[in-house]
Amino acid sequence: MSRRSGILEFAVLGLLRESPMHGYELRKRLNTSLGIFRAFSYGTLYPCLKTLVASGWLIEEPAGDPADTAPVTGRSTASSSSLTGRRAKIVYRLTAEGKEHFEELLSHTGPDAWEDEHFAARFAFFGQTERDVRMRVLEGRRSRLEERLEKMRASLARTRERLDDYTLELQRHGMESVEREVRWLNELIESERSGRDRRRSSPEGSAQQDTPGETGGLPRHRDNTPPDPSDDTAK
Amino acid sequence: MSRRSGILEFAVLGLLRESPMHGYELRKRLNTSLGIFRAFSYGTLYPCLKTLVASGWLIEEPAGDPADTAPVTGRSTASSSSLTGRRAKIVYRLTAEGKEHFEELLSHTGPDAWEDEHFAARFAFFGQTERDVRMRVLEGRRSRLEERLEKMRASLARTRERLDDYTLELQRHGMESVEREVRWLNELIESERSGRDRRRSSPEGSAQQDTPGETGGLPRHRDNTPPDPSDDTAK
DNA sequence: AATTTCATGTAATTCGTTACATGATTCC
DNA sequence: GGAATCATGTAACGAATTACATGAAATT
Repeated sequence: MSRRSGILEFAVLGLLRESPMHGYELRKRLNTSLGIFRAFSYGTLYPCLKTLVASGWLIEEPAGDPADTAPVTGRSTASSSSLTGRRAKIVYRLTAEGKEHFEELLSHTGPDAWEDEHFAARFAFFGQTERDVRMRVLEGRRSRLEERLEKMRASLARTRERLDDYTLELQRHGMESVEREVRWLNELIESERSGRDRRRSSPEGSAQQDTPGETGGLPRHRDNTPPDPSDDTAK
Repeated sequence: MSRRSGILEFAVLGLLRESPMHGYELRKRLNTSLGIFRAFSYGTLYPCLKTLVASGWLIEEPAGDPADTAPVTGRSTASSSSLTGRRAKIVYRLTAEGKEHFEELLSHTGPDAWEDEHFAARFAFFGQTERDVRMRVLEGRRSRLEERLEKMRASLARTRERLDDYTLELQRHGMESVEREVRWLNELIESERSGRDRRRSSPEGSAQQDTPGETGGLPRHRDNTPPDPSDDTAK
């Protein structure tokens, strides 16, 4: 019964904290906006939503009314009054308990939080995370990666002679990737240390752009934006 | 029943092709030597081995100390001298059919072969792969990644304004990782195209061509698979 | 003698997908 | 009016893990 996915649950709560949504949209956000998350299927998402409702963290609201979303062009559907109403587009909204629970998840840094996908999920909601927690997560992740590097180096030293060039190259590239992420984390940690606190954005996201003063905030990287209004998600 | 993991099966076959092993050691090789593979647990590995045996691709041989061929039920005397009784350490050996099957898997480039873990597994056995297949895999992987990049760019362009700095940074780092892998693939492809494989950080210059007749650029492929043991004790 | 490491397995559980159903709305 | 997309769900299956159980060999 309990489809407690951990990361899915966390991500859903986090997204709904920003604004209520229905399942279909939620899934798109999971796939595209958060970029990192692998595509969860409906078979995963909907049951998960149900358990979250059962836990009291979400409530379902019927929302057939297109008042909230853009009523694009004329030619409207005939009758607005719906006795046999439109099929309920269920919008999920975070309850107070849900909010509290999410808050708790945010501040809880278990040893799971350093793993690949877990870490990405945590990071994606850093905007709503306290600074000291952010620090713990970043440093935890870093030492997790350093452990991994240690093992890779040891293994490489042990087996170097017996492996063919391709296997060696694969390991080399893998190690370089990890090293690269460590450097990235170093930058982030440094940036957290020297920068001033980054706000916990309210659910109504006030996208206040930080001053490019360079004494705080995230490290600035080059920005490549091709104007490309392409169609969206994978299938 | 059919614990057909795909990548686990492939990796097991590939490792056993190099030399027979028992499960415990196999698992270690899976985790450390191949570096990339995530750690499969015994609960996954042993059942998998059984299905491979049932398929006729592997045979189990009792092994232990050289002289001893005692069956599993043996476990007698265990007395003084060098006559033994190790608990049946089951060594798995590739059958001729298994070899054939692995060969087939190697040359079969389905659209699965471009995915992350699948690709890593394929690459790990490039030493035993024909050059044109290597090319297909590398190029397939590259275009897979380029697709992914396209989507990320598009998604980023669409949502840039609404995302906070951390989410943006996460996406940026993710994209850079993908771009980096594309560059890596470009190098590899170039290297394949121009014949000999020469990459940095490989202490062995090691240009030795031991594949007769074809595909000039094969890195050293050591084939220490013993000749077919003509035994019909296979299950 | 006791502990660790090697070695093999099984049962229950977790996490997630595919394929299947259904229906409403919008685009052409 | 037909296709595509939006929208919600369920049942069956798949892949892999964890926890459990066992036992032999090497190390201390």
